[in-house]
Amino acid sequence: MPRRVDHDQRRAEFAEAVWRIAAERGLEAVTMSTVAAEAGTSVGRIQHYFPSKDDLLALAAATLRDRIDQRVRAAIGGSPPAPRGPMATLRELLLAFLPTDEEGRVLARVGAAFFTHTLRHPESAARYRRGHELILSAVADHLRRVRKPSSGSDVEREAQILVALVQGLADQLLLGHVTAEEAAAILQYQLDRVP
Amino acid sequence: MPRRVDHDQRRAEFAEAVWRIAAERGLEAVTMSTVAAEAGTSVGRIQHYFPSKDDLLALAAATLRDRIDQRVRAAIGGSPPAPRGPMATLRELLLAFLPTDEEGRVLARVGAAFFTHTLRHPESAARYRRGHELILSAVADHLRRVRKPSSGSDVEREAQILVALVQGLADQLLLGHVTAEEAAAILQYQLDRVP
DNA sequence: CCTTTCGCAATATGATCGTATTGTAAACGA
DNA sequence: TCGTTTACAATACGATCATATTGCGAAAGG
Repeated sequence: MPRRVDHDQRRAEFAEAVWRIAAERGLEAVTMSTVAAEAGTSVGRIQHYFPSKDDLLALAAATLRDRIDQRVRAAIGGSPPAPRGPMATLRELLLAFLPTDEEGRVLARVGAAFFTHTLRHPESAARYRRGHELILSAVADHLRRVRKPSSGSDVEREAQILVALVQGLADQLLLGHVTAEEAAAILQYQLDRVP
Repeated sequence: MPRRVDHDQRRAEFAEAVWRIAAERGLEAVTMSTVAAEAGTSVGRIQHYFPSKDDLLALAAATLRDRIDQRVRAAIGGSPPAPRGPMATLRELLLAFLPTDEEGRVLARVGAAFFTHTLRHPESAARYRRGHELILSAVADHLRRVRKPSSGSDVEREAQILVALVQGLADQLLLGHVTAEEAAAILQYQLDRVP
């Protein structure tokens, strides 16, 4: 045999190439040859690690979910171990879904690319459903630490509003309808009346 | 010459066929032959009315903007000439953006299909930007009739929140993350605290 | 009437797609 | 060392894409 190779790592490399193309030129520009060119190798090598293009796209989609998860976790955990107040943490959690930095923009563009694809594949929509529920419950948990007790507000509804608001703002950011600063200010306005 | 034909009407027919395919199977399923099959004619006939596929897609995209405009106008104007209160009108205006009925779902699915396309064509994004501003000012106008005067609330911010919220809810509806009733209830919750 | 022009269909063309097949160098087990 | 297995490259293949070309019946104008 030739040198043994870490298959998972190789697969991840190709998934990365898919990402770069999908973010810049959309999913429709993701072909075997463009991925091979982006990864600097041959189509045959991709075929050696993925039985079909669909498997390659499936890994790229799974990577998307992982990356979003990491981004959210980093926002909550706080890379500087600064223990902030619960309201600041909640704000960071919600800001993590806005494509304000380059990483966020890539995530959002790839997410948008997979959005319509998901509409026609309900079985893969189930995976995103789970992620959506996790997000909702995380926001609700943080909300509970923020709002004044005995306030008549419905935490679940507040969480649903905040999550939908952030997703709508993400779309507007991608389209350039608002700036990152405006989006953050809009979110802040809604957060200010939460209690 | 053979019988003279209304070119605009013919073009509209093909754009309709594009719509049906895009809504059911996505933009990537829109090809010259699928459109011809959907319209029940030949590829040659489409070519006779559109110099290229891009022109066909451009008309379909323009039709999207027109249809959204009509839908919003109908929601505000009220097909039953019932003169409702300003709050009911505002709610109808915002509900018009939610894909709760079949027409709305088609609009939203086609809109999603064109979304990523727009991300890579900034010159066409400008057209949607104008529509977004019109929506914002319409919501702000209706808000001004609803809120108590002398309230300290920022109407522009309120409008931005409501529009982003509705767009986020539209995404969630398409993905099946919420039902139409839940989305309406979430919107209502936010409307209830506007004054 | 008859020539021109429009409306449309059929087919040709070349590019590109995903995938299957084949070839080959490298390195391990026997 | 020799055959088998792994990692890849190269290329072949058939389908499908957008578009160009060609042909032809119908009808309006001279």
